[in-house]
Amino acid sequence: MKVTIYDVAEKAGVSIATVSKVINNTGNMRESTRQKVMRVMEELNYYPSVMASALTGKKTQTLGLLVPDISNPFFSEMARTIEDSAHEQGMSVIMCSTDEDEEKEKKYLELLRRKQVDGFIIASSFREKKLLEGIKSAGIPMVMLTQNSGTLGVTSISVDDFTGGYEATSHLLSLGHENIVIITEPRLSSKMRLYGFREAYETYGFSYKEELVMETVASMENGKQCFQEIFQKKKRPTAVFACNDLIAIGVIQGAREHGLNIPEDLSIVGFDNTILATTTVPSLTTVAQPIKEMGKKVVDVIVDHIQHGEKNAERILFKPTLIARDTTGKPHKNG
Amino acid sequence: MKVTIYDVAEKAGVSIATVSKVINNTGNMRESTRQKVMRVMEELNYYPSVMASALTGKKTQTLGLLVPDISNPFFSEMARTIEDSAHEQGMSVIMCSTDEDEEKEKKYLELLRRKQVDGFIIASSFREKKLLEGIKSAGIPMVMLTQNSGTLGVTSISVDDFTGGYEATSHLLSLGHENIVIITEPRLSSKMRLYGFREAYETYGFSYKEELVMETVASMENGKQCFQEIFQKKKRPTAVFACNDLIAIGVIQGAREHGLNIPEDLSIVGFDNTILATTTVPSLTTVAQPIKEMGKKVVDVIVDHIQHGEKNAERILFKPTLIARDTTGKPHKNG
DNA sequence: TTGAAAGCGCTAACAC
DNA sequence: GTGTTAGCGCTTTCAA
Repeated sequence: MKVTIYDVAEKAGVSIATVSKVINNTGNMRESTRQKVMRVMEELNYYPSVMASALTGKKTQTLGLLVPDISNPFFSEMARTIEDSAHEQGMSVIMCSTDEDEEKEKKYLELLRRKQVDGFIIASSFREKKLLEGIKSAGIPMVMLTQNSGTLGVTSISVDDFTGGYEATSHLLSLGHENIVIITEPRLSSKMRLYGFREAYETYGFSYKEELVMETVASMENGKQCFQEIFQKKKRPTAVFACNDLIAIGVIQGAREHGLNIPEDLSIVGFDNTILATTTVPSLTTVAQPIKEMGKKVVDVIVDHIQHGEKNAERILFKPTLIARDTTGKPHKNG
Repeated sequence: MKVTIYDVAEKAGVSIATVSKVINNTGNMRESTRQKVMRVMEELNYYPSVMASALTGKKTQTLGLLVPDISNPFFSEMARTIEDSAHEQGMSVIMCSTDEDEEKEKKYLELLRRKQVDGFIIASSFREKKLLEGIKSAGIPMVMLTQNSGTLGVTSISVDDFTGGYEATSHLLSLGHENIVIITEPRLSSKMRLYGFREAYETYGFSYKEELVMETVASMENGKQCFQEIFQKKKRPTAVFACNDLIAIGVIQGAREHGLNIPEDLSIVGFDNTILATTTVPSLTTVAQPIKEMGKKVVDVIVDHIQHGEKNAERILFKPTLIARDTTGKPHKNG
């Protein structure tokens, strides 16, 4: 049925050890033997089993990627670069969308562990850090993406969220907005962005108030709903800073449905700079994360850990870039 | 180091066979033994190795998914539902973005084969059908997604592209457009949509001409470029039917940059109904594919093949739905 | 330069 | 009800 190393060995008239050597390019042998074996492998359409070789202590050449939602453009764009970089190293990636749900996080982590992935890329939140500790103490390489690892002590790759939040906010403040709402997500990165928001607010001499902060899970629908709330506030804000593009887009849609003009009646800043930011009209002012570089870096790091063992945990921060487009402007005098 | 079935057996004071039985819920045994083994597995943090069990003839519980580009919202939305359905069945999915590149298709197919995935979901084009024949003749389950399998004889899941193309086009024709350009992709699905386009064109009594057809690879950038070409045509078309949303959005952007009003100066219809269709302004008239149902169906089918063997190849067509939004309207008299 | 054989972690008869 | 054992397909000493 399935062709194995034995079939190849037999047909080539050598031992399986020899075949194994040509597969892995190890040991020495007569060039003619190597050629012959190669030829037979071709003829027989032989594909060495990764399973079997993994069982003997080799790697599975597989990475586990846990993201909140692969259909969120931010993560799908990230996944794409991760996938490409991984494939360059001969590794494939198993994707898992957790919805930031603790049950799923646990389940997928276990599943991937049973599949002996060589390493984990964690972009989901894992409020329950114990789950991650298990894999850390098992010595399986792991790196955090778009968030730092807190007390866990593994290397993390993210954008400088504090600065990103600061820049988004001061862009708005410098345009003259004084009543800005921030919509956060229940993630660590949002927390840092919120601190940046606060810092900017106070730097500009305004007093930061709790009531400026809203929280929701990333989706367009939820963004729309946030707009509703904002719309009903007594003292209506003139600007909103959404912690990601998806939410920002939802706010825009909500605003349009209520007949507001953007940015005249409401300025909006997003975060991520996904494809959505450029396709919406007016195009979205947002804080760009260097998705491609981050994706590439994260596999470089994990592959390095896999091959050369865990290094000291680093915290790698990428620089966010404010991209001013058309959803931000000066507030109306009577805003 | 790694805890194995032996460690569990030893600590529980039973044989590995017994442990294996509790893992797989097979055979009978005293309830107390089962309990004890379970407890020890917990204590030891034991994760049965999928590798090892796969080696003994069991499945790997892994699906291979080949798409052109996971960062295209159509495919990322599809991937999400596939992933969810697969996880419900205890399977995970390895994603591969081929860019419709033959080299990559070949490489990823081999890699996945070496990893002994239980089945393939093929949404990439595979112009070189020989590649797929290999896996078919190896008896590995496979199903085509968003395209039918041609002479390959495997079951396929797609939308009724012909009808979709027909409806998109007659929507435009019935609005009074007479000079419509279609932008296709180099994929089989586009070919069917083109036939639908042609059929509609002729049904309405107009003569279809080759020069109405453009072809490009799906991306916003390419959509923009197509607009350039359209813009320069002597007899400027009043409408375009793009074979997917990404391209359609590109056309919209191109048109806006040239100061055209949509739909007054140019009507546009897309295909897929991804998130992009709702976030753009004006919102995109497009032909919806039931992404969720298709994704669910495709894993149902593949799982069934894996478990009960290949059935007769079916061709499963889902119904496309034209969603008229704001990028289509009557043509200008002097269009 | 090549091969024999032990072992990776598990499953599935088949004994006891 | 429970254990023994022969593989699964491969890698890797160690001998020859």
